[in-house]
Amino acid sequence: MTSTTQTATDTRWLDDRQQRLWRSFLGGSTAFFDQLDRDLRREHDLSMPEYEILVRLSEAPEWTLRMAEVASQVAHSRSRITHTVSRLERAGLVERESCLSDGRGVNAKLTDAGMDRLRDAAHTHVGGVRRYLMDNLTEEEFEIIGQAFERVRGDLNGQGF
Amino acid sequence: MTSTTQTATDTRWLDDRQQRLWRSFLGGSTAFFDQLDRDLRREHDLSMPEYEILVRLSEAPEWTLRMAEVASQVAHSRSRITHTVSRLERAGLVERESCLSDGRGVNAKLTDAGMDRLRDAAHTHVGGVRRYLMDNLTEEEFEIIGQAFERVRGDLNGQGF
DNA sequence: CCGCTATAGTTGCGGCTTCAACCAACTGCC
DNA sequence: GGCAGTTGGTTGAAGCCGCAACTATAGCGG
Repeated sequence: MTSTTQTATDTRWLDDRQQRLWRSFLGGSTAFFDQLDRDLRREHDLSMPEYEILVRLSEAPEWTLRMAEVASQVAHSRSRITHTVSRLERAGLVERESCLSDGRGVNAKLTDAGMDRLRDAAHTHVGGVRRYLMDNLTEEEFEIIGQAFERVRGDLNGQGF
Repeated sequence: MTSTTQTATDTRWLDDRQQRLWRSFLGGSTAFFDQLDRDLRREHDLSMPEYEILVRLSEAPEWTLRMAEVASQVAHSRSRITHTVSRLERAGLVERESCLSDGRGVNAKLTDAGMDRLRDAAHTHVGGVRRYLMDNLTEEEFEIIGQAFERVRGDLNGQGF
């Protein structure tokens, strides 16, 4: 036990192998997410964050969700959701309505136009996720990656926040 | 063979399990990268992209790299590198000098102040990568993730365009 | 019922990124 | 040697995001 003691300020640096792996993940995921976003913008005039919000709304009863609920589902700040929903509203894809049960609350509701746009964009998006990501992974790898980041997210939401 | 035929415009949707895994990865990596960025800004007044550039320069001979080389190493657009290096230059962490062997070229060079800042920030950054990511993963998982995204990146740089 | 604190959401500003347009220098080819 | 196309890099505008400050409502204890 004695030799493994570390003070809080010591840093466990990465060895060469870990460096390579970390940078591969960083570079690969960066390139991947950028590409998804570009495709969506070019073909459907939607950003990834905008698309994600439309997806969550489309799955909710009445196509409606509280702002805070949207925020927590897509893992974005409340402020960001406000900004993004405002843009979507300006584009006519989403509507805001005040929440009956809570005077502070605001509901975001998908419009028909929003649903139409989402249906189109989904082809591009899912196609990209498959081509760029899943088609380069085995089933097992994909499973491992999903499970791993589930833990990462749980950890950050738990003690992290 | 007959029943598996697909036209180019058909979309292979994700089943429920794939959806869950994909969203876990998306949400987890989003939360993770956001946290890394926040930590760096709060404690060292550096963004992740800025930090990444400092790292690459610090590893180059003469602490110097061509702009395009920086861009390709960190997987960012040239324009983005121009902007980010300009900010770093304004902060005195990097200097620009014109490239002797190619009249179009511009070298970015780390300054002593830049190296000092990088040394401080590295503790925060690596600590975050370990705590938020690696400590939640087994060795095998980390290896798999690194290798997988190496392929993803290669694929995007290759046939991508 | 009052006041205190916590929560929901918005706002404005400043910083970061993208895109398209642009200039300049290199390359190859006739 | 000069023109055509390519590559390296920058620029400015517009969009996107984070942060801190703010308003308003909810909930709770006295």
